[in-house]
Amino acid sequence: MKWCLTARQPFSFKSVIRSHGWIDLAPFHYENNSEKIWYTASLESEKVVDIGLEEAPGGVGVEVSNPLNKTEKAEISTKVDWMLGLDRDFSTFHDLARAEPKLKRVLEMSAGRILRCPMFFEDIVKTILTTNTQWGGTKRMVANLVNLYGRVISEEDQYHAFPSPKQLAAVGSDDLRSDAKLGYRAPYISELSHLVASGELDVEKYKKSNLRTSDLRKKLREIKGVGGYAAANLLMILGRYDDIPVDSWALKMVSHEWFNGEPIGPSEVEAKFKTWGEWKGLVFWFWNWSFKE
DNA sequence: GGTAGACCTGGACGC
DNA sequence: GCGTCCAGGTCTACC
Repeated sequence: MKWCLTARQPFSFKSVIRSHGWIDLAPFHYENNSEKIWYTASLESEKVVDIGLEEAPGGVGVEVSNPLNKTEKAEISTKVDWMLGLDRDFSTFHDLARAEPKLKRVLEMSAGRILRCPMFFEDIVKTILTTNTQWGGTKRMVANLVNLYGRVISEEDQYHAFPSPKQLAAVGSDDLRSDAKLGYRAPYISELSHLVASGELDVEKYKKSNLRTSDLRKKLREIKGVGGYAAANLLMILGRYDDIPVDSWALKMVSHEWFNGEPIGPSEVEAKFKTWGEWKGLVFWFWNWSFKE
């Protein structure tokens, strides 16, 4: 089954999926040299489907091999809409970028949208798994969670969906540590899963929250394992760009851009982007850095 | 509010 | 092959 979803223009499918590293984390998967990506999703009906996504005139083409009823098709469309931010308006950001040579590629790439997971719970888990480890470690931990605990499309299929809060809550902290190799992060993921599965914490409501960014930041920081960097990253995913996710890479880039490679702290990063106001997170994200690793 | 140390793993390096 | 060191954010205890 194939259909198309329209995006607010300008829109570049390639730009969204390459906006950060999420595309390399399961259950996203793709073949090298292919313009098409896949995401293995678990639907509310507990059916597991592989969703194919590719550039299409005016938006994105969606493909699912399984037969779908009307409700399932609508659910997939809603998920894809959120994942790619199809209706988001970046005209103000693009106007700002027009006046800054270091943001030239923002206009060339129609950049601004950031790839996200269908459930914010998944984005939170993945963000916690990016902390205090290298990218290879993050990929390994996420793959372990998906392959060990996620539902499969069929017994013969190699692709699993991301496990639900209920599934992860049932695993237990010790197994997350020993089997999924999450290390000290295991109790954080376990606690979050329990809170969400029991209904005590509804993280999905943050997607459409009217809270001020400072209050939303406070809520995110209440989640164990979410510190300053992780909260800023999650705010970016929620479409709030007032914060900069300052990690070691950010310190290195800013240091080489303006401080001759001298050691700096988060306050220097903040100061350099302060003038960009509510867009500074995106400005930082898409800045054309002079220093190349 | 600021700071130090612990947390865990994989990779790099020296022997 | 083995041992040691280091990088990577967050939490907690302490000042």
